[in-house]
Amino acid sequence: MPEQGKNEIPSKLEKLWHSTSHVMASAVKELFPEAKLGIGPAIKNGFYYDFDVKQPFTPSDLEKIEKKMKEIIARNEKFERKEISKKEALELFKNEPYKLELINDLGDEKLSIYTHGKFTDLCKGPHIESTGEIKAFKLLKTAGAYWRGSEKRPMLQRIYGVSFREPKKLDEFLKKAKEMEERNHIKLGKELDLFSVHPEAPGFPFIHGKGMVIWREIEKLWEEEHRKLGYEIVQTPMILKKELWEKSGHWDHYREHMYFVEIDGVDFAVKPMNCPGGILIFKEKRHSYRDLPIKMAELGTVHRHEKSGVLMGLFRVRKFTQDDAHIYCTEEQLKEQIIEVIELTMRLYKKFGFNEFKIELSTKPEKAMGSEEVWEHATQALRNALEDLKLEYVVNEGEGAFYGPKIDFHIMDSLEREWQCATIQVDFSMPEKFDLYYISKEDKKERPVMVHRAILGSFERFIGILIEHYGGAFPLWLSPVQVKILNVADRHLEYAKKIGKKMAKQGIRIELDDRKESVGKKVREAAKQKIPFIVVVGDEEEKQNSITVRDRFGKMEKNIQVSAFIERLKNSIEKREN
RNA sequence: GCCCUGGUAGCAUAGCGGCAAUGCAGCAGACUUGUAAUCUGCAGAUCGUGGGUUCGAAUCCCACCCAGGGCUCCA
Repeated sequence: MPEQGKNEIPSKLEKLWHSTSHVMASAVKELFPEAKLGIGPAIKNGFYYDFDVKQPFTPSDLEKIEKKMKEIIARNEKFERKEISKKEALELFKNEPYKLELINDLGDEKLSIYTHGKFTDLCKGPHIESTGEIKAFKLLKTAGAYWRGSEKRPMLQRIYGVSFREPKKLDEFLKKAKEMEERNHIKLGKELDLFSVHPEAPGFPFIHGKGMVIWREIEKLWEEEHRKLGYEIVQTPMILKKELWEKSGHWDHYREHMYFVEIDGVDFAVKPMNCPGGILIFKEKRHSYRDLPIKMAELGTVHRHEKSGVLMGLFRVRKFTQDDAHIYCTEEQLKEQIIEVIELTMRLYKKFGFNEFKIELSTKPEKAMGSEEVWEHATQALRNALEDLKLEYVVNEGEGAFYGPKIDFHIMDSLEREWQCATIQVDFSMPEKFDLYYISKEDKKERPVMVHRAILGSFERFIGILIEHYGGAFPLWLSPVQVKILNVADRHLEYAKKIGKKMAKQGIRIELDDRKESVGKKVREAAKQKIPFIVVVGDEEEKQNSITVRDRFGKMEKNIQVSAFIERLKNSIEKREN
């Protein structure tokens, strides 16, 4: 199912989708007259409509609704707009409690209604001319959804659907949805033996050997890039005393997401964030202005209690490892530090074939700490950094954290889905709370600016994104198994082992399939594992002291020299080619 | 947390009141194989957990656990 993100709706289809939702509502009303109407907007990938019904819709209900909708479309009913007063609206929708609530919330201005056939809905429009414009549609799924998204309000039954002006487009849409299903990281994670989840630890995934290969490769790249920029890499404890969390403010504001333990009658908390620990390292010494900026990175494993219903594979978990770093610098250094982080972010993303980003700058919210002036300066530094780099970005006014402005990065994967990963946040709060300072040129105590930043976000989630982005076919440098060696018959086993050893010695990750199975079967299984190269050795290769290589796309190269092949692989791995 | 759907052998599924089934994987044997499934046989399951209804429950009911899809992209 294409992801329901908060993207803009393709404007060409918005009207059609919205109108289809009206058609669906009219079909539901015909079939279930007692259903009360919620709302029915167009969304990123289609539309939905919420209904209050006694019995949730079943799949066979959806079929009936689809059938009814086809009749309505065949009748080619016109959509007609009419403006009415609030009083008229209240009368017209007197049996629709949710509509009444909306009407009352909309103030005293004129309201508009749309009618097709016998069905009328409160709606600002616009709509298509008539129902016949809907050439293809499908109801996709049902789901419970709270009225106005509030857990305190009634749970309505939502039906999602999609529609198009050409039947061909619907086929394409369904094909893409299937492709996404195929790439689902939970499915691939199981098939490729990358990770697993167990009832014994809900929300805490187990990373298998093959998954850890990917993890470690990312970690190596991450460390290299950070060392180059002069980051020090630290590690802070997993469990820290409750007092620390009281001081940091997490106790007041984040408690319900934290895990606690009592040891010898003393309360400890499992860290949900790395910053307080990092700050203790900063405070260990006096710092001169000459030491700044101080850049401290940590692959910090954090635990956060998430509601059971939101957990999902590697995407939403209760334990994850952040590629965290904290930068302590002066206000003057802020801009160049931000530029450095942005450049690092883009450099890292490109290694994984993410070449398109969306950048968002979030500014001061209503409830915020720190003076107007400090905010202005920091926000300007972020803005200038983006502009110096000639990057396009959107501004989310008032969407920043209470403790400072931030920049977020969204990456676009191979299926054009967006993922928020990197975040760069200025923090005025922590330096205050922990009384951080450095000694200035004038021998005075000064507050440093603190920047929190994560680039990949969480290793778990990032690996999940990579699995879907590559569809499990990782580039050579990330592949858990880079070469699978197959011997044709038993008599080639010794030679196969010799070749394998030679490759392994050079750091190539190999596996040998020495089962007494047909070559066809061994190839099939290696191919299903999406292994980049399959090496086959038989009589011919042994005679020539060579190998035959088949790549992931089925391209075969006969009788090539082992050493030449190893060189080629090493070259690609070193460059981390995509 | 709430709503919906689901949980049957290592994996994928069928069965939906009356003997738990099929494919893959596993094991044993035969075949010694040349680029996406060689053949035969064997073994493997307290049907998520606990309770209830029934002569009889994988199947119906209740509770719980776990997973997946959703839970203001506002008339």
